[in-house]
Amino acid sequence: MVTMLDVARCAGVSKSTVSRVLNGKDVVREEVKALVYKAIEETGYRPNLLAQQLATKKSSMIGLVMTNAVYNGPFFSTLVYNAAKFCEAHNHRLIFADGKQSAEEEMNAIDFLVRMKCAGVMVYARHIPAPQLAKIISESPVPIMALNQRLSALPDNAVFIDHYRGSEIMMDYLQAQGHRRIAYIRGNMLSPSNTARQQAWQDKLNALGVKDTDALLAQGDWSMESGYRAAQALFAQGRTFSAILAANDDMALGAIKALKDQGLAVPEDVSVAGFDNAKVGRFVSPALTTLDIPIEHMIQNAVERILSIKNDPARAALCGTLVVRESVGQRCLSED
Amino acid sequence: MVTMLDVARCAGVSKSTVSRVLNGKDVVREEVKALVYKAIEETGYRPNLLAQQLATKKSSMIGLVMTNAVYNGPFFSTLVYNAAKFCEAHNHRLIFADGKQSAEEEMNAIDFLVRMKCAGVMVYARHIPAPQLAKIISESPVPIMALNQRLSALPDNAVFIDHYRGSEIMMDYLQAQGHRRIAYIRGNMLSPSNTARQQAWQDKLNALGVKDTDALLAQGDWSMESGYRAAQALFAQGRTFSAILAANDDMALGAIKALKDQGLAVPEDVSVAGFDNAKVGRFVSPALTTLDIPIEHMIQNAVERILSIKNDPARAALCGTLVVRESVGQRCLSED
DNA sequence: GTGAAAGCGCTAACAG
DNA sequence: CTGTTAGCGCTTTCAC
Repeated sequence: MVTMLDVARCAGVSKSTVSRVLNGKDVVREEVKALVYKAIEETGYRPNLLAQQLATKKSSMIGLVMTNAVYNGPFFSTLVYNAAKFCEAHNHRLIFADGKQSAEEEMNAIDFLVRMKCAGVMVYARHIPAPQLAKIISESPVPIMALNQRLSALPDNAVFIDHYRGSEIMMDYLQAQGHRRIAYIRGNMLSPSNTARQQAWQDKLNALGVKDTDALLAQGDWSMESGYRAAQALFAQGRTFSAILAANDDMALGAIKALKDQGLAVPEDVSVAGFDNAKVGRFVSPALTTLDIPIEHMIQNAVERILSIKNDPARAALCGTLVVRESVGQRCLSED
Repeated sequence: MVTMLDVARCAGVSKSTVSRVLNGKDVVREEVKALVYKAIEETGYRPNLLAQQLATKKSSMIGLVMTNAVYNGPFFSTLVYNAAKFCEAHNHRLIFADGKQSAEEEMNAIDFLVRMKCAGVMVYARHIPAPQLAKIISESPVPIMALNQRLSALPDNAVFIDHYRGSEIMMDYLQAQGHRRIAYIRGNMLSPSNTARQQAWQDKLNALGVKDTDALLAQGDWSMESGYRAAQALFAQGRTFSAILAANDDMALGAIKALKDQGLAVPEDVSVAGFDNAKVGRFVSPALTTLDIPIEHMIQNAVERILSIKNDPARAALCGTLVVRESVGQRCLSED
């Protein structure tokens, strides 16, 4: 392991001088500079970032905690992709810790990142209850941003998308196509995204005067497989709906498959819609009608807030935009 | 920032004692231990990992470099998921650096990870040429494993899958179903996966005596969109094939869409197959016939090799297993 | 301009 | 069992 001292000796100068030419802060004579560069070359020296960060007390890393339950689905890659992109755009590195399957492990992951002296941490929490997360954030020496959830106690430490409004948009569209009895396949509990979407569905149905909404609700866990089974469960209770809204595209895809296996046509017999605007939605038949979620914008916000680059004054949450494709059809009223 | 010294003072002991109770290595009197724990509690002390790693010269991080071109597709999430899993299984953390779009950036990412003193680094290289990567690896102070590529110069620093053999398996299957003129949609250049798969396709076609194979080759870039366009390009030259083999599932999905848009039925008119065993393949219609790739095993190997946990003596590469679903159909010889 | 020395927060001998 | 003393590799005053 060649250190700065080795370089200094090799160049016949002091450690500080090497440090200076490396950081370009102070002025160093050109010929000495050359000497140092030559020594660096010869020794194959590479600065130790741990030591550097310890000495400067500043870090160029931003941490991301994500539960592996989220690893599937388009959300994950889009999120990581954008997180890395915006970090690097501001000369930071994304470092990633697995939140695994429990609140405790999520907290360990946060702790690791904080103790690694990250400049900030983004947390896509799946298990830590919001109040506890708020507590962790408020006690943290570095900025922590909660992703995709509201934090009423700490509104500035959370970036989120208005999933309630997004779901309303989708419900409005479905209704505009003539659908009234709309089934809903929910995601996992603990998910703020699902909670909001489901609530909007419920409220819309209530407003429409649809009764027995329980019979229109099925449980999924975000996976395609679960969407498939949820749709089957819906049949089991008799098909009393003309459309299915799934809490994400993966489950919508699963539901469509179940419908087809049942000999039903989409959207002729049953319409299906999802959320996320997964890439694959364009390439399946029928192409999936969905809601595009502005993840990129959310992440950008989180990163820039961590680095105090902008304190987005308008805290207006985005809600996504409707992507109309083929999986939702018109339903004539005479069908009633 | 509360340090170990603060804790020591608060507990009325020395720094080393605090260090001892924290690391549990040496023996400390129970009552002193209690004192220290109390002080830690009171001060809210959290050990600084940078300092710790600097002092011990050992790290519990394993780095992963991945180019963001790979971010899409099932490969990415599966790979990251498993990398994190196996790292944590051996008490290490996965840290991730973006290789972005060029060889230089990939090298920077490796450099960052090495200088962060990771215990080892895994590189899914997209741009660094193999010889150069081998050079980097051989000069590195920490173990570096190349993912998904052969390194003839450094066979022990690469884990890979036998994509040639995998492609052969798929071609054999296609032929067994009666297909002879099989088109191929290739992935990006620079990809060892594609190179091997394409070569097997070429060789099998040659062995079959199929001439003008150029007319059966279309260029994609791994994305669904590109698969769509590639299939269109194939038509443009006249449809002289009965099956399309795509270098991954995403492109296969795109191709199927293009076929359908052209009024063609899959697999009745044209059969389609891919590679990767993407989750969605089960849920589309027709369900996609594909090759399941043992990514998990590959990553496990990489991680365990980095940690010298096992030096897998049998360096036999896995090649994946065929997953027969619906997108490939029988072709009767009379069609000739 | 450049070097010496102190210090970042921690661990690891070495005494006692 | 516990405190003292050196470092780990780098940055950063402060003199010269």
